[in-house]
Amino acid sequence: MATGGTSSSSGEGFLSRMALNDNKAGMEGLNRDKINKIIMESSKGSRFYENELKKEQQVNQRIERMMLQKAHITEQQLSKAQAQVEKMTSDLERGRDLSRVIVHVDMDAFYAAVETRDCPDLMDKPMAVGSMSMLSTSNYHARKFGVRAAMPGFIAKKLCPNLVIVPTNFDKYRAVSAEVREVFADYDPHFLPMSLDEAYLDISDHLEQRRGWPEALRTHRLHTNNTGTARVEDHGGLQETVEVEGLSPVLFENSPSSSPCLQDAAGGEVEVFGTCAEEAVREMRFRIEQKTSLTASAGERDAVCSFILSMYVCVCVGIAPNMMLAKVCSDKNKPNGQYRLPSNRQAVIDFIQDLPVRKISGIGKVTEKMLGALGITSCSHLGQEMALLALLFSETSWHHFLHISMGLGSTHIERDGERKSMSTERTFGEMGALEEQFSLCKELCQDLAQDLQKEALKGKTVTLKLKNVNFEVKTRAWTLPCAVATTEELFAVAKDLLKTEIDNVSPQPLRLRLMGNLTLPSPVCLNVVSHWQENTLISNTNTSAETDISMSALTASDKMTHEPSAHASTSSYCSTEPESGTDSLTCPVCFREVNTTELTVFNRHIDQCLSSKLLSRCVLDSVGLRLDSSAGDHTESTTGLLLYETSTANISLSTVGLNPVCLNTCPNGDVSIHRANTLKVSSQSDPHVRVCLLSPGGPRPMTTPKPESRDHRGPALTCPVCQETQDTNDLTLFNRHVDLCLNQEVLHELGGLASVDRTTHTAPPAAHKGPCFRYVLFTE
DNA sequence: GGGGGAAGGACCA
DNA sequence: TTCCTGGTCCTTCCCCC
Repeated sequence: MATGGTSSSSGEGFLSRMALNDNKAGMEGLNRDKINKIIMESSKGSRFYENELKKEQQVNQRIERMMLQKAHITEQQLSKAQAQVEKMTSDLERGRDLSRVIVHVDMDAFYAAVETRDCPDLMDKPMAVGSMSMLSTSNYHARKFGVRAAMPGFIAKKLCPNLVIVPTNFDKYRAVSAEVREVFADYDPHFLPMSLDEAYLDISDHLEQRRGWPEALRTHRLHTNNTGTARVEDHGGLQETVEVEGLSPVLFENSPSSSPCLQDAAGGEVEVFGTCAEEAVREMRFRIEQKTSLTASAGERDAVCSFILSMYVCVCVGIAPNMMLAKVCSDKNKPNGQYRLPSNRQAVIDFIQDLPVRKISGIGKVTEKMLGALGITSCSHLGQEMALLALLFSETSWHHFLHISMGLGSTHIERDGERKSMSTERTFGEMGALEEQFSLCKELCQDLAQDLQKEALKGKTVTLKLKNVNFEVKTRAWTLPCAVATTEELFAVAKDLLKTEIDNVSPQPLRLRLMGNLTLPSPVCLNVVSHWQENTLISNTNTSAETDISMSALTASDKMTHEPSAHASTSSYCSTEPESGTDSLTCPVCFREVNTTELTVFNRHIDQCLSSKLLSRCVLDSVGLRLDSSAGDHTESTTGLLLYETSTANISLSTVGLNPVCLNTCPNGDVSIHRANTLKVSSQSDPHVRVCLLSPGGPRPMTTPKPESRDHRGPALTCPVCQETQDTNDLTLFNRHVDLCLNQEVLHELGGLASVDRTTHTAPPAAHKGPCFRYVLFTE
């Protein structure tokens, strides 16, 4: 076990966390010792190095604590944990899903390839994209010197003095990435992009269709010469042949167009691809090569340019039954190759056996080191030591380890997940002047406000991130009662947080090298951010229950132009604060007075109101449920949705077999659970309380359920809105899904309302007695 | 003791 | 001379009910 500040096990005399990570294509067989020596010599004594040393010591202390804990584990504890692990293993085994064909695509050295396309002179030079401070990627010539992504440029220059560093140009990379994504969409329209150069696809459905395709649909024309040489005519009309063999270690052997070509009727070369997964992927890679090559087909050196790009964009693909394995597989035949792991249990187990834990996405240098201290380096070790891991690590962690050791991963690619946070940060030279710091803080707030407005988001928690000149990072957060988005609102919080930090180190100056600003958006589901028109927050005596909702759904751009400047003062964090003297607020959904001035409470009321209103209006209508008017009776749908309309009722949940957690009620109904499984419904004010019970997993789903692709840890849940079986049995997740679905429903419905004028925000209909509100409903 | 916020950190591309 | 940026998730600590 390593206990000191340096890697005592290796005896190399340097920080192991700073050593070269040569786990990258094109970096095999490097002289690690020599490279590490240069890295250490360049870093030693620097503030960065000192900070890394501190971090390494912290990890070592963590390991020491873990080993101490391990020493106290009894046989009894171990056997109990073993039983728990075995039970979970068999549960997981039962739920193993090998039916999907998941593909992970990774384009190696992507930025470098695009830059080489635009400047062919770089083709035979070691080059990297980034700056003297940090590199984003490097080409294969540079990797031979130990130069890789996430390495500072000045160190890279020491490793490779002839290195050419090209500044990043994300617009260019985005353009090429968009072309690649068009190809992805043909194989899986719901593919999941992870970054500009990486994506997951589920090609199961494509393969099913593909089996019935005629050959013509699987035939693609060859556009460029990919045989090993490129011929190009220069301006003078002299034909020169560019020999490319030996220019790059990437090249030809795994090229997707390496199989024999046929000729079509017009005499052009074509390639016919088969119907299996490997062939579909080979075709996809072929099309990416062809398509990205064409992007360079302008100007005098088009053939060379397109040729270079097709050579340098190395499309590495992994094909496996789940995302975790596909990711590992894409790394298998790098660069520019593909690897398929067969969809059978034994193949998966064999594959995982000797796999180093570090190859798994999610296991980084710290986890690797901690596992290493326990003698665990491969996935099979992981499986053997699960009982111990269950005692030493958190539940989340050891569950993750168990999944890995069994070769399990997600089989459902979820796109468009809800955004959790948004941030912006900047690194700079040492900054100690207060004026500068506050000015930068404001700038960051401006940037963040713009980003938030682009996505029509708001956030409730504002975080200030600071890194001082010693690389120590601090975050300071403040949660507001309501969501904010404007520069002024963000700055009002951020400047206070910054001031506190400045005061804390006073009279010393706060010497910064990074400042960042981050905000956590409020939940998307049915969340209402209220931009009150002036004088609309009035004490309202009208409590009549209006049935229609009068709202104007503003678009993102509408919203930006209607920010309420009156409230955006630095003395007020929140633009929706009620006016003084107001002791109640009027709900814009039910138009009843809510006896609170607490915006959190009020928002919760609105959420509930919308939820129930929508459930009765949108959902029940859309799923064709009838409402039984006789009190106490219920209507059962085939979806597992059960509806009661009653003033008072005691419903035995055991009789109807429902989970009491999944329930929604009308806001004025009082619902309580009696004696574990009896639901009591009553209301003082409303004679028709509607109770909507969402049953986990409809007994008779209306739609054909999707193939079972989830872990078997409980019954499947069917969303009553979209009717789709959800890949979770976690009720929180499920509820979030239902909320999102409902949100879409209401927006859809609002969008279809003829009376809603999105541009002029006309007054509500004359019959409407309630106050006039404007709303922004957050989607996406 | 549980829930939730704050702070820090691991990990990823 | 010089070690990023933006995002997610997890853990730990602490306070409050």
